[in-house]
Amino acid sequence: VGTSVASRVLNADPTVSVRPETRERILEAARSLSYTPNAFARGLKTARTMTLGLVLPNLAYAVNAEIIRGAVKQAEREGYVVLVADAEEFERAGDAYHRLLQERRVDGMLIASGTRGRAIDGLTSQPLPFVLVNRREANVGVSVSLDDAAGMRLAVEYLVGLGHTQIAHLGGPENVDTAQRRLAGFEQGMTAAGLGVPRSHVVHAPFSEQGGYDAGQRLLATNPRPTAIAAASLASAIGAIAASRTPGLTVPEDLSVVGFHDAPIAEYLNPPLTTIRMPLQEMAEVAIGTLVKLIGGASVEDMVISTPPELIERGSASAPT
Amino acid sequence: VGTSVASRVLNADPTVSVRPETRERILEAARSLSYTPNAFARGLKTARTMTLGLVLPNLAYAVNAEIIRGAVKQAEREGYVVLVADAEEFERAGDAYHRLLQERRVDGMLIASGTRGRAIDGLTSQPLPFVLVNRREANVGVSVSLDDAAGMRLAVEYLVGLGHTQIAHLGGPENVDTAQRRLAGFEQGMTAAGLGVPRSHVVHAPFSEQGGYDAGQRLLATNPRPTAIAAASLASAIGAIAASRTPGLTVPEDLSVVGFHDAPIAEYLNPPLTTIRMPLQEMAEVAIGTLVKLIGGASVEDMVISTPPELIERGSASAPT
DNA sequence: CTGAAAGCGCTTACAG
DNA sequence: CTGAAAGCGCTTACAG
Repeated sequence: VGTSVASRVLNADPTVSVRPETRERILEAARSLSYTPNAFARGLKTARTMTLGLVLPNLAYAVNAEIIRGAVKQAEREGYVVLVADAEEFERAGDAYHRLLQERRVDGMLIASGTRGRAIDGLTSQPLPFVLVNRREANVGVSVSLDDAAGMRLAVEYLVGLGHTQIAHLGGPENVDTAQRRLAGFEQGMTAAGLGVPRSHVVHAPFSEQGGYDAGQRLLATNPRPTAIAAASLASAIGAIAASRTPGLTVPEDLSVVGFHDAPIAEYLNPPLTTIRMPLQEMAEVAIGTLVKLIGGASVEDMVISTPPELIERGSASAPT
Repeated sequence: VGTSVASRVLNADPTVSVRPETRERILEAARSLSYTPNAFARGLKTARTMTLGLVLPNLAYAVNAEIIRGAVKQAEREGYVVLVADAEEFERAGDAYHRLLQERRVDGMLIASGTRGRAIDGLTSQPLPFVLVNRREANVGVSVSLDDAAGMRLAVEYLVGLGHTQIAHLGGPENVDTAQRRLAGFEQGMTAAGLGVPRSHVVHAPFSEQGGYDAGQRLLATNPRPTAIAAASLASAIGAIAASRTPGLTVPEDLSVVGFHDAPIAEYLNPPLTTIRMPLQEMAEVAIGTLVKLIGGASVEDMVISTPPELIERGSASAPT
């Protein structure tokens, strides 16, 4: 029972020709010893690690938890295992960065963090396949993202349909591309409705409760005060609602708020949060699929997940009174 | 410039003796070529992959996001990289399971999911070091966990201090060990205060908003109705508060609620949620440290993080009226 | 149809 | 002080 035939049989090499008898003996032996090939030895020989790297910004954002979940699931289906790195660490000293890229621990990378940092620089200067998830920018590799603009347009259309005309945008960080697209969607929606937007009704804030709270306060201090807010995240929508309580406003009677992205908690808030559900998990899965194709040598293109966003109507928006 | 001396110099082998001159030449060459050793080749030779596996249950729980965060951070400090697996997948077909364990992709495992499943079975039948995080059970390996009982006692003491006597426990799933310890802490606190607990005032529910909502409804239908609820999670506390709105109860006037674990969102809820902050990140870091020691051959013991839990007083609990 | 041999990129006794 | 050699566990032309 030569080791070479064994290897070929176990890997189902199509070019091998063995007697059914020999094959059976090999399979049986492998089974009884519960043989599993050593991944490192195999990786060394084949130069395929069957490992994917996933660089994530702050895991505290629910969005990222969804991405990691979808990525791990899909990677598994494709036969890959996933290594995670925290973007903060990754950017900083770059020790994990070295590990993943230079040490050849991965066949490719999925980047969910910003495109401006060292991660991308290192990547582009190297022949390692990578794809950006939930991130899109010209000339920095393949990206798989959501139709953020469509999602935000949906929010605006809904608010307009309710009768609002003073609609503000609680946007994300100015330099984050998803935030930019949501803002664009907001402007598209307002323009399509023939509505103007005073500059003071568009604010930028981190995707966090605190960020939403601070920005919400600014928005509510404007004159005229908006009767509705289309927020660029779930967390900032929650923060804005909290901000509205200080001046004694009630949601949705005095102020309608629509969030962006959905999570179980939205339904249990007071009031329950009306929000835009985006196909996040699908995005992560497609991103992994795209990365695997890229590794396989296929040429792939930027991709925007076309599954339409959905407005989940709950209690935080109503007709203006 | 022999490859062997080079290897020894670059790895700072203490037994090597080279002329400073040679050493300098090697270092310089490595630098200019930006040489990084291939992890797989090294792993194959040394039988150390410098990779740790992390098996997580549902990432949707914020608790797990904190664990993964702390784990990745600490692993990095110790020179390790981390591979994540979804517990659901892991338990089911066990394909990822094979990958991680049998293929020798990892030097050790951190298990944050239940101890009853296949994961543990496979682990104990194998010589691979592993430690359980936020999980504790007799005779299933080393575990690093929090003092859940102390945390829950703190919640009870606070409620008792406020003047409550009808305090209910919105517990976690009956078969989850963290939930069991929180329940024990609840009982200890009540006993210490000389308070009795009707059976109907202790309910079990999933650690989710929905679970808390359902269980909250049951609790509020009891007679006498509790004036306070000590919940075993943040999500279920939020669900319980939502449930209290249906019968028209107001928190905290009609019902005080204390959650377990803290997250930024708690502060922005209506009312802001009073909760017990537990040292989650520290737990994850210590768990990684423990695992690394175990891999190093040290004998380690179960560990309960002793950093005291903290009660974060916000607006969801007050004196009974 | 089957096996001996080379080699993936390292580390580490061992010999000069 | 330095280098040649073996070997980690695989896969894969190549020769019988």
